[in-house]
Amino acid sequence: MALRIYNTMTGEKELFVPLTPGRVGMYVCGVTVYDYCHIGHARAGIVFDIIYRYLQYSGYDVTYVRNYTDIDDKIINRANQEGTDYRTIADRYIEAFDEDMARLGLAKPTVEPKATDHIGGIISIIEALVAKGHAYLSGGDVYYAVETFPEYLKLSGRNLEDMLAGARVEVGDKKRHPMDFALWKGSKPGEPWWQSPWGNGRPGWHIECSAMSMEFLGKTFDIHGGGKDLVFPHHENEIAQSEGANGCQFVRYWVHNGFVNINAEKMSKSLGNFFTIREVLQKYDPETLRFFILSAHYRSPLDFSDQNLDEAQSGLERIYNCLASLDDILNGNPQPAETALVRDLPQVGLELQEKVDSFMTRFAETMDDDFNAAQALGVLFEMVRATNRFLAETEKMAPLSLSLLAHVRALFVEAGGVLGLFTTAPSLWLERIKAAKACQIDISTDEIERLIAERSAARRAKDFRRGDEIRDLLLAKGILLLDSAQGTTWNVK
RNA sequence: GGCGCGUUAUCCAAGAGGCUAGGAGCCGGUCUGCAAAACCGUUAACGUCGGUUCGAAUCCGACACGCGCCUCCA
Repeated sequence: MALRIYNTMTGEKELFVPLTPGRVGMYVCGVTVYDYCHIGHARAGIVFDIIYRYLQYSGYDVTYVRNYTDIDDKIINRANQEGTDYRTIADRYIEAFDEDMARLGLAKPTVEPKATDHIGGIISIIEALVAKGHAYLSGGDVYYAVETFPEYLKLSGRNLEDMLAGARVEVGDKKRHPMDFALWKGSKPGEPWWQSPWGNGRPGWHIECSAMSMEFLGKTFDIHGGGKDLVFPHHENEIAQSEGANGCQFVRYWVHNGFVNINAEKMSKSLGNFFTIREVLQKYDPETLRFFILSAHYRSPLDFSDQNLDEAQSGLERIYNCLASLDDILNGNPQPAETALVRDLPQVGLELQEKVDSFMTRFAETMDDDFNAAQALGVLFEMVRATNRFLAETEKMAPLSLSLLAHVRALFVEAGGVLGLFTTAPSLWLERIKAAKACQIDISTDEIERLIAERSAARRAKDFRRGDEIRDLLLAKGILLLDSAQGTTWNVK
């Protein structure tokens, strides 16, 4: 099997062949740091996180670049609103972004450059574009002349006439063609600025990504990612800039993730229907959110709702329950000596052994198929079921059984490492979920414990009516009682 | 108006011609004083109408509905 990636440029899944064998250069558009990130940003972050992890898992030496756009109209506007400077705003939200992504368990990219640290590179590219006739100076700004780049709009598969028919393009008097876009903007009073051959000013939005990708990955590199909404204009413009300046192919594989929807509508800042990552993490565990995001293919739309998050949590709990059972058994028994033959296993054991043997192959096959994490989760669940069956039907754990279970446990760690899941000890995770639910209950832990003690006494005295009364009372408060041989524990409904 | 995408059982969701996806739920069972939790088992689908094919959820065409981009946006 070999990795196949859906390339937006061709609209097809293509065999992935890196420019340099064994190495991958990947650039993903980060965020403009002017506010807290929402769930859409979380999805993009997690999608490219697992792509990054899987490429590494597949043996590639990956250089992953994800930028911060730290100079932009929105940042300046925000600074003006708050009566501060753009740097304060940018630094504040860079910090917030880092916190959010760390909580979501994203691996750190190889480089996280800031646009403002690459003004020199930006100016060089603009100079090259001007020299080649792709760009022109007009009223203190520098614009890209889209008509000089015949392949413009090749990524989104449109043409200039159709775009203009859309009639929502503002015709600026400084532009030769309405679709021309700014590479460099002359600074207005009070705005941050840098020196340039065209006077003091600041970079346009698109040019920074051309500059930073070239700096760290070269003129041509393997994978460029971002949200679907960046296809036009951002990525089209990057292509025009980079290929216009360098005269060679910019990106080999374009990868775009789908949106997060609310009630089947795109979640976005402009629509105002968004939830920030922080808000959601107050209610849901970060791994639940990750699991939810991975439960749909990265190019599909994903509908965000409490019900869907709850379902994701139930599914993840199922896996963690299985892992917790495995840990109990593995920790409670001596390390197996590993001698017996496979055929000594009972029938359920053979079934599990078969799942174990094929697991990583099947997992890799699904991930090789355009990073199909949703299907990979299906493979995981099949192993959960086989494991649970084995545990239920095996009374005495022979060394061979223990060795098999240890193998299962290791496979979950291996797959979890690619998906960014199961990073927490199962017992801790389950405890954490319980604690989070407990916060929403209006009865104290002490009171619950007191009632449980009273009920246990009643049950010992065979007073089951009183016992059931207490159980119903707690249930009304949303507390579930779990009786077992070891005693009674509780959980939140 | 231009370009593109989607429609899978109660819900979420994978699936690019023949091979049980998976999860949540329902129902049945194991366990239990009875329950619950957990676990096991089971259930059901491919928007509509045509076409291609021995065979279509999967390919082609039309229609309906939904969504996205065309303006800053992950």
